[in-house]
Amino acid sequence: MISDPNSERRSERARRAILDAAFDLVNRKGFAKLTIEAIAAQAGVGKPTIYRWWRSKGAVVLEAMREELGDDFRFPDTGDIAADLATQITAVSQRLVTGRISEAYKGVMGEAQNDPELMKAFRETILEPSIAECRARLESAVAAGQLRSDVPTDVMVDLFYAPIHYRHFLGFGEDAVRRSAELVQDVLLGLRPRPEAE
Amino acid sequence: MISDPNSERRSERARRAILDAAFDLVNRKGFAKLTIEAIAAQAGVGKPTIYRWWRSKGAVVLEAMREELGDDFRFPDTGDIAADLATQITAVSQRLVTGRISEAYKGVMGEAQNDPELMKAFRETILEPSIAECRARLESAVAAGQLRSDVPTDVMVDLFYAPIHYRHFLGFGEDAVRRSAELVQDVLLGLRPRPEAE
Amino acid sequence: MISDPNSERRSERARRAILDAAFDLVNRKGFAKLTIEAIAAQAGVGKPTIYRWWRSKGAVVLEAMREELGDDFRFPDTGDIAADLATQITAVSQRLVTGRISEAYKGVMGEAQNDPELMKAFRETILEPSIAECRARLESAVAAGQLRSDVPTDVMVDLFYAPIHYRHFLGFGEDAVRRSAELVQDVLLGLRPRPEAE
Amino acid sequence: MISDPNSERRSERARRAILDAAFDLVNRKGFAKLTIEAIAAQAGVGKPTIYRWWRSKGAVVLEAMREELGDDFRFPDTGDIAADLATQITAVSQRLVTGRISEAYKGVMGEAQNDPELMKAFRETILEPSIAECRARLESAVAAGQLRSDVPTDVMVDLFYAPIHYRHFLGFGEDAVRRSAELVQDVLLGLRPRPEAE
DNA sequence: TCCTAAACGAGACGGTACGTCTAGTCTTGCT
DNA sequence: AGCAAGACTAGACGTACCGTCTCGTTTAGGA
Repeated sequence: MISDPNSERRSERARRAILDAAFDLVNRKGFAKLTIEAIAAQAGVGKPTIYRWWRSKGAVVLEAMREELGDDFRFPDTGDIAADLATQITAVSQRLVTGRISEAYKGVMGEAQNDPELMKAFRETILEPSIAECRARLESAVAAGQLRSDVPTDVMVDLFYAPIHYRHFLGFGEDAVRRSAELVQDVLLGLRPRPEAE
Repeated sequence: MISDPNSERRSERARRAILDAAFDLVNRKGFAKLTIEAIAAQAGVGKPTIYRWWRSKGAVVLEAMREELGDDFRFPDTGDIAADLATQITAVSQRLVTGRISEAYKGVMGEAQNDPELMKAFRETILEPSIAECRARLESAVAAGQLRSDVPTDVMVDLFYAPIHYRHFLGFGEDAVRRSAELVQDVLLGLRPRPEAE
Repeated sequence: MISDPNSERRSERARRAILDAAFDLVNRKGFAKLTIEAIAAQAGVGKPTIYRWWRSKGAVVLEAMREELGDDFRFPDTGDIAADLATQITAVSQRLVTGRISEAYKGVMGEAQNDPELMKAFRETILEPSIAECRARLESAVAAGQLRSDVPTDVMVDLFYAPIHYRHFLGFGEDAVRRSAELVQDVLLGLRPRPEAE
Repeated sequence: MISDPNSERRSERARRAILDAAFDLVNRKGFAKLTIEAIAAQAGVGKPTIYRWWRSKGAVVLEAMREELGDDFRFPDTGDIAADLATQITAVSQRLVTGRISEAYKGVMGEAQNDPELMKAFRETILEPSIAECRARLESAVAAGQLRSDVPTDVMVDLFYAPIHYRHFLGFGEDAVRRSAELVQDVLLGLRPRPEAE
């Protein structure tokens, strides 16, 4: 009769040690060579303690990444949507390819391709909040007449974010990913309000 | 004096049996639960025969996928670049989300995130030929005055293909992936020649 | 910090299952066809559990044999050394050629020829206790004037036990081994006190 | 319809290379780590050539040993049976524990414990010729009145040879084996003709 | 002297078992 | 009671050899 461990008895010390160990190891060894045993050993924790609170190493790393990332998905708003998009995409590309998060991200996303639950968790905790921020900014740009109003903002989000993730996942290399922000301008051209659409 | 086994002695029978078994198993069990032992067993082949010719299960599945795909990456050419892009993106989305290849593709790409050699092999055998075809078509559209000449065609390829892969890899669901062709038109708007840019 | 598994945490259930399976299999399949995998499978135990506690299949079988043998190496003492030796050698020959132990013994001794550690373990746990018992009996026979006092008792032990093992190891066949007890009398003749050694 | 390879077509070059390689390897690596593949590689020979002419690595090593030994099992005959036995046992002990043959012998005998065919071959090619020589010498000693005539000579052979093999196979160490010749005298005492047994 | 059948070298093959690694579960004190 | 520790069952890993089976290529005897 194993109750689920919804307890407040949970040890914060253990939780922190596990996330720190996971994050350290994924950066030093790479996601593929990361093992739950190694996390437990480095965290000074028993394996069951990990399994009690997480489903898989992907879930641990996802949470570690989330904490490392902070919960600030703020989108800049200078009034100039083109500049703000460039700023944001540049920031994201730096996170993905050079930042502390990059190894963990690559690992989690690879794993998530074959683990729907992990994908769901990723979307809920990271992707969707970030998309929501972007949409809000795009809405305000539409309202300001800087973007077409006949294209749904969630489609616009896809168009702006797609190239950077595409290049990242399909192995285009760090330079290409970093230069993704340049593409924003070409996409924007198609999303500007039609000059004199009669 | 251990030579690599580059021999003409290789058994075509074994090769076929392995690729067939791998492809069957990846579809029935999923990539994550696929094991080299199971491939060997189903193919009626010894494990060393697999390790002799492939580095990992990812490499086997990649090759199986490649064979299943055929080597035809032809891009349609009706003269109307918008229609051709829509046709092609639709075809790709069907391959990725509903086709025989979809499970294998997801598995290989997930694996490749953490296996640079596999990523390299994927790019060389599948991605780059397909990109080359697309670029050739775009060049002819540029020449025909249907597209801007001041945006490199390889950047255009990225813009057109990015949304579909972005939605696929970030878990947007089958419907979203399938509707990616619709985005082509919005991207195209930004890539049309400037009306009469003075 | 990998400690050797010297723990009291060891599962007695697993230990018994492994020894029982090993003993059963060595008798049914023969030592040469015995595998650690088969022992693990029949014992319902993981292979690492075996490797954690034993160095080789020889070591497992040695321990199984030891347990089967019991730790009673008692030597009979009726006061008549000739009779006692005959009794004991007969008993040993029955153990070696017809007893439950015979297959295991042959296997372990064959293996031990090429595995000094196994040989050492065999000598310490089985051979030396048994020799010690024999020597003690011979000492008392010397004291009783039934044997020469100028031949070291450990040499006598060798002389009495040698023929049976010699015949066993050099493949003289079951009958010859069983009749080894008869040779005791001829050896004894040389070890009786000299009649009129002046 | 596979004919056995009873041919005179056999390559003497290959045979020699195999036996030499086997003998070299068994001495350098030990019998346990000897493999047929390694023999084939070192001999510059295909594996099937070995399997065509021998059943197992034990059989190869046995033959290599036999050749190394030469076919001279002569027993010395000075007229003094005690001296001759001591000479012979000393010679055998040197062969077993220090000679070129020792590693091969230990390996073959260990293997033979679990391989009756190998044991049979060993007995026929090495043991029995050697025993026959010894018996012949003992017969002449009996005829000369140096040994009792009421003990069968094959039993005597066992008594003389047993200690050395016993010590060798049961791991008594090189010194003990080498000193086995000393025991001959004690055994002899029991086999001398009874002074005047009325 | 050539022919031809075999033995030969080479090495890929289907297999088996190896010994290791990691997963995920269960057990045993300790705090 | 939850924890650390770690032994447990389970099973895949990648490797080493096994013994068999083609392949051409010598090579040696009989025609």
